[in-house]
Amino acid sequence: MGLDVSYEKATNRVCAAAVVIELESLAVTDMATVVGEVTFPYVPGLLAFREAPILLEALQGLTNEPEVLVCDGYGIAHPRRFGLACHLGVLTGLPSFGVAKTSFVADFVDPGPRRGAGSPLREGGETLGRAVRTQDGVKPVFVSVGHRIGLDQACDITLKLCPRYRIPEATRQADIASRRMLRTASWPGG
DNA sequence: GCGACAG
DNA sequence: ATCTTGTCGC
Repeated sequence: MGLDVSYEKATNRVCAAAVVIELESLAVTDMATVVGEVTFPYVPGLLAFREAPILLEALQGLTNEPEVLVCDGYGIAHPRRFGLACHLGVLTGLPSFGVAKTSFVADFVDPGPRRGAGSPLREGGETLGRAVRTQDGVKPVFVSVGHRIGLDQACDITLKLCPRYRIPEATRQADIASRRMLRTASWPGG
């Protein structure tokens, strides 16, 4: 399942979406959104304090508990080795990992140019995750484990969720859902 | 001190 | 994150 948050700067409102995707068919089987207000500023390294609370609220709205959380951001590839995906995993007890669009804590050599290629995300002597090419010729995404899951499996799931786009279908659908909800929520009478 | 900096 | 049209490419 994928989680994402969208913001509306003008109104200080925020919308979190939780979308459950069936891994085999990539069909959306459940979804929940929550609209709220910004309560914490964006500070690199402290994203969880800004997004985790409302994301947990969105998770409460689901009919069934998902099997694994795909988060928009880092797991352990984080300055303190505890990014958003770690917070959400521990707080829910569910397996989780993060898929970020950029990297700022680790070094990596560019993976091969084709879909499926990957290279370790490292800092010092430790491997914190993997840069994964999810589509031919597009920039890689940065996968790191959050809770109760291994890096190989996290990357496996990531690739299965990317048959066509760079961003995993789970977080991509959550992004679409949260944006749409923010729009319709500001529409007169909704 | 300087630059970089998930979303 | 968000502000934003057309445009290049498969």
